[in-house]
Amino acid sequence: MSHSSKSPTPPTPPASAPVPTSADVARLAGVSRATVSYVLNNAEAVRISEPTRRKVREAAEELGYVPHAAARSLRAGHTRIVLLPTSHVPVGPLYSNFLNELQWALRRLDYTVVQYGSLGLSGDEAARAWAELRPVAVISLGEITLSPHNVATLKRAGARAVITLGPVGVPGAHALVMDQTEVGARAAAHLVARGRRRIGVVVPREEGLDLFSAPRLEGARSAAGAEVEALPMAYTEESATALAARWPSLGLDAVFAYNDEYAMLLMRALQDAGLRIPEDVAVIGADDLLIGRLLRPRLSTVRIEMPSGDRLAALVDRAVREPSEVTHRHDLLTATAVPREST
Amino acid sequence: MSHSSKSPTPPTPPASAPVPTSADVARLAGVSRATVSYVLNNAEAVRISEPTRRKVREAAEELGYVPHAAARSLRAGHTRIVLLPTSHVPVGPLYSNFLNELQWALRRLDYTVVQYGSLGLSGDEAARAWAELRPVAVISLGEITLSPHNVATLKRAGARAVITLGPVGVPGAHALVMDQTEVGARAAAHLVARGRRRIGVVVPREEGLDLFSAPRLEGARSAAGAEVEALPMAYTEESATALAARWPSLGLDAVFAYNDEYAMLLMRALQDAGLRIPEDVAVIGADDLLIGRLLRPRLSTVRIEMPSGDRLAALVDRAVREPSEVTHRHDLLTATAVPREST
DNA sequence: TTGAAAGCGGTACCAG
DNA sequence: CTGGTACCGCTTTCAA
Repeated sequence: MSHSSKSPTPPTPPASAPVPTSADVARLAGVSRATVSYVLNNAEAVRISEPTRRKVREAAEELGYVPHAAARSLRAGHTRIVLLPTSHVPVGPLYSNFLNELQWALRRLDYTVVQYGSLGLSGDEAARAWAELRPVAVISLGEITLSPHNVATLKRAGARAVITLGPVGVPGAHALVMDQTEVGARAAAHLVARGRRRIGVVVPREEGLDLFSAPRLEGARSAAGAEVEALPMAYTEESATALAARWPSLGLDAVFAYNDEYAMLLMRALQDAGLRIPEDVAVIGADDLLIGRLLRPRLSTVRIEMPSGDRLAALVDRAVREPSEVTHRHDLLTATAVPREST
Repeated sequence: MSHSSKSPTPPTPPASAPVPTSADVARLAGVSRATVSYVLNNAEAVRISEPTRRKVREAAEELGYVPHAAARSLRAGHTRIVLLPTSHVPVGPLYSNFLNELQWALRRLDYTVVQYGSLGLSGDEAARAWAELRPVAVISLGEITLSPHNVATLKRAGARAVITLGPVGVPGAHALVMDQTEVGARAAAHLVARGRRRIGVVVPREEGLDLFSAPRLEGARSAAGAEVEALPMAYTEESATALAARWPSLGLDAVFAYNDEYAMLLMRALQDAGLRIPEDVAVIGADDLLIGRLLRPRLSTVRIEMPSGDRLAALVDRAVREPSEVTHRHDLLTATAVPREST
């Protein structure tokens, strides 16, 4: 390879075969690039003879031609990318179902859903990184807190809709309010209805859950008729055991445990510490996971109705087509207490 | 707006402001586009005066300029996209942790991780869709089964590495063997060592889990010294109850329940049906989830050591840089039985 | 030290 | 019905 004197293929002689382009297809089919484009995109505005179509199709097939998305969208001046920043928190089956529905629905509307791992990026870094892809819409799930400036960056980069799911609206963005406050409020109200007056609220120590846990705590606080105490706890046996050990000193008669998984963990620790559920302590979780029904006593919980993915997808689509016509705040979350045996 | 006679800006008069380009930055800074590129990319090969750099930086800042990734990679002839097709199955915290580690590690190596939702796409459709993005590497987690032809499509589109995680290698791809067989084998071996001879293996009815569950079943079958029977079961209380109801007729003295969650579900149903664990039935799960330790009796399990995300990321990087130098099969998974009270 | 210009792969005008 | 061609935004020689 070192001294091939006059190779006719200067680029990448030893390396992999070059990626076939539409020009290659055109050459092989004996037509122009324009014709290739027309045929492969089923252009309505122009009539191509059937034999030509076949030739082009066959040439494309033979070469294994796949169009270059970047080139296409560069030319088009816009993409159909919907950017979905991924959170690093395994946030439960409820949420991931919702995400999957959403993806599915968006694909049906012919959007390309790109989940962009935004782990450990600041809002500024994230917004820039996302903007480079020129997404037509961004659906930020709350992992990253977007400043108004960040929203502006995205809009300037061509995003027709910036949608934030979460407790708080960001100026300039469409806010899909999924008010986690409601969850805490329902839980506390239920406990109060059961005659409890001093309620502990488990707040996960794990990072990234704040955006869920803080509003849930707030919501509980807002419920009239009870004192509320925040109880930081990690999702480990040790942490739960430690919390259970100092339980008597806390003087609480009920606990809202962030979600069913934390509830299960704490309930077990409380039971092992000799407390009776619900006589000594009423326990309620959230998210209505299957495990809650398997516990003894069966776990009371707060069921959350997530918005359907289709609905959100439709909203995104509308926002993209007519940015002005879609209102800026939507309330999409309903929460209801599900009493079982643990309260 | 309706009759401005000779507006100097014909394109998109009423619509959103045009996305600022490097040409806009150049104009504002009073330099050429080339200079802008040099400055913003910190080009080493060329020396730009400090005043010019400042002017360019300020202009970019003022306009909120963000480079266009598509244009950049079109010019460059390659991307730094690592495509990570997402599964629609919430496959557990173990797996999602691994994914997050991987993303993080890849970002550190300056790759752009794009999770591409491939829900309900066939192998062919998926391969084409992915190829359009011209990813430099594809890490297929097994949701989609890639044919050799699909791998070829991706390679032809410029993918320097196609990596499959999963039980089976695909010709042409780098196979990262995460042999789930081992999991089943360990579970069965443990049960046999406990003196059990007729083992049921729960096989989830849920779609998309086959690629995990089938090898786990196979592995159990391969363990000498016991009969194995497959037990289809959905992740619902009804399904578990139904299975528990016909348990006596099955004549089994042990069960390997796919993973800890299915184990918990089934164990509860068996207990409710009056069977004693482990006296009547030994139960073992897999994945060593926290919930297993919270159950009574405590759940025996098979702990799986996932490969570290950094390790896989490094491997991807190496494969990208020197496609030939990386061997095609890697074994990355180790499984060990963790005996607790349920066996 | 900076600028002019070519070209990456596709699309869509306009001419033939 | 089909071909020529300009252009999307950016990088990178090559000259000035």
